[in-house]
Amino acid sequence: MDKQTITIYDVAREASVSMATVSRVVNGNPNVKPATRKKVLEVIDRLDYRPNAVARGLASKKTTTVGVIIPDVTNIYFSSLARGIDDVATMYKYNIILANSDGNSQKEIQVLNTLLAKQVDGVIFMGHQITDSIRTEFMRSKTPIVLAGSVDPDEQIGSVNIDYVAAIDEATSTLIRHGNKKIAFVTGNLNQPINGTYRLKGYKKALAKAKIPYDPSLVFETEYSYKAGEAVWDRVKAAGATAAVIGDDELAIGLLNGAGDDEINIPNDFELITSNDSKLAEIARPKMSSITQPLYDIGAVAMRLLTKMMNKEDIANQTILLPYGIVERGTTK
Amino acid sequence: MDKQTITIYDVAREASVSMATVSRVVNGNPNVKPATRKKVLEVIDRLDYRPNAVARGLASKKTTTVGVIIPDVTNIYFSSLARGIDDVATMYKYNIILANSDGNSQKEIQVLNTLLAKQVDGVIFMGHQITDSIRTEFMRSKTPIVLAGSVDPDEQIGSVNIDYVAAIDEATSTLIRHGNKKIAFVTGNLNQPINGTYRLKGYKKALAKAKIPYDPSLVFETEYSYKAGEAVWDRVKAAGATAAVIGDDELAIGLLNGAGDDEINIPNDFELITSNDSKLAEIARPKMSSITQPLYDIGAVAMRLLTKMMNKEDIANQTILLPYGIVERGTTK
DNA sequence: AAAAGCATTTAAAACGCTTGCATTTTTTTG
DNA sequence: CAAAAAAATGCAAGCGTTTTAAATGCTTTT
Repeated sequence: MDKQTITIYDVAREASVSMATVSRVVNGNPNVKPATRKKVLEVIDRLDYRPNAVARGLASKKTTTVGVIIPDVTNIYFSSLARGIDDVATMYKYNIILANSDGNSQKEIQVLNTLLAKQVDGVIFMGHQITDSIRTEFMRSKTPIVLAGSVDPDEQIGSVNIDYVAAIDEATSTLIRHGNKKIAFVTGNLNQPINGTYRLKGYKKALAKAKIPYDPSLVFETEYSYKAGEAVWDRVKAAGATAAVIGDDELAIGLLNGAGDDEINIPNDFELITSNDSKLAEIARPKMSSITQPLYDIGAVAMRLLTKMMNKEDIANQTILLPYGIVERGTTK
Repeated sequence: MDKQTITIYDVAREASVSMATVSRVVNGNPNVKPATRKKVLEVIDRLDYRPNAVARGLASKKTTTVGVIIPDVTNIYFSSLARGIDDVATMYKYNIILANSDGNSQKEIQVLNTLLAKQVDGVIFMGHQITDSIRTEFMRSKTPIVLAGSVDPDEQIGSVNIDYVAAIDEATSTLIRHGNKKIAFVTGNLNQPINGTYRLKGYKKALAKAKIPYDPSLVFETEYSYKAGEAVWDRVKAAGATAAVIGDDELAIGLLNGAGDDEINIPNDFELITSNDSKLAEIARPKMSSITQPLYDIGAVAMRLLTKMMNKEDIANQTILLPYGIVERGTTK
């Protein structure tokens, strides 16, 4: 009553050829006489044979599976990247093992290790920061790794991002051009390079160009969540800001609604620009002005880069920056 | 220069025991003398040995991975389920292979087959409907399968859902109680049982109880998307409806914004209740009244059910209905 | 008609681990 | 203390493929 499986051996017997030949036709190896191929194919069809990918993986040392470490699938920013990853993975005949890490360094390491144990051919990592411990794990393994939407200041690891410095600079400058002097910068943990290093730098750069002194009390560090956005509004208001550049869409929509519920007229009394242009930006009322980034493509390009690495092709540049833009919608004048 | 891997054999040699013993300690088999266990563990640690999960899978016929077929990770409804799935999968030491199907029957079958080829120990299927072709594939395989947030009218396959009939009945009744006579029912493809069979039945039931005649022109069939929601507003308005029950949150928020952009006062001039109570419901302005469903738990329970099946435990009831509720927020009076 | 050259095909050795069974060692028992 | 029972360990046969070296057929040459 056991699941009785058809193996390559059964096919070989029925077709009166050797396993090797069956293996060749299954793998599309051209060194097979057309007549033989046809015969084998017929048997495969008749027996409904499906090659066992695990055995294949053991013999060939390739699993056609890549690991994807993601902070949280539920976050639209990351799930958009994930979709791009999966689509090109599928295109190249790979499957993805998806693992949520909650951005927790402990879990990331643990998950990475189980992925490596499962012999994934490569891994795509999304995370808020590359801690030393995870970097050590990366380096220790020979398995190709690329970062998607996640920066590594050292640029030791392949990665796909946008130019966060320039993007935030441009967003901030837009707000300045609209006449704002006191612009809040609201984002996630400043210990994370994307915030503390890149985005903050862009923010300061824009201020400097406009000769506006940098005021640390206008920098708000909070978590990426809707609730946090609502909560931070009072502080932003208290600081006297007339506009804000925000590092995350959920956070931004929280702040936007917080302000709205506080009877603030947006954009007339307060302007804001968010960072990711996810679905949320258009769902909000008013629709949010935003830095635009090709989320899907970041994932797609990261996966494409990974395929090249897995294929041992040499790659010109493993630190890829995709173009960004700015859309002005209802939250800017 | 090849990735030189440490195998169980190396460990056995270094610890001067047999492979079998090493295998036993790795798998926590109790039939090992503590002293031996300690010795082996030390060598494992020293050599930094990591068991090869592929070889393990081949030998044991268990891969500790499950396949998850999802229409689109980018959809908050499904990604919420996925998160629940992954969390309990992790809890039970499984990993998930996540594959997007776009709800396309062709792709579903194709993906299911590659998952089976990869010898997953089970699969969780999310989809808008169980077509005959996919059901055939399900039945053909001995691999346990459970549906999450997806109905199969035949109840042949394990599944976890809420009682959609009762939920929509209650939502519609709420609107009726508020004095509405012309209530639109806006949802996805009516060929899908969840819409055409369950939800529609609930809608009709509520009308019947209130002795309101069923009017097919108040039923709107569209796709689950924000744009579709915006687009359908004009039709809903033209039909003279004063309220709507909506089958999907993105769709609902689209309709809500469509009405809002049309200067309709919600909830005074138009009421609506949506179905999934995802993050979007609270993000919308006004916040949306909704059927509440434990999205995360649906995924979690589905995965738990699957672990039982994979474990060959017998299960009392494989068609599980989780409790739902109704929250009234800003889109109802 | 034998030799050469190719195109096909086969045999069998991995791949790294689990597991049933046999064997050895240790503990218990009378 | 010997015998019986229990515990620990080792042996070796798989698991279902891929892959390399070797063998076999066919054609073509000469």
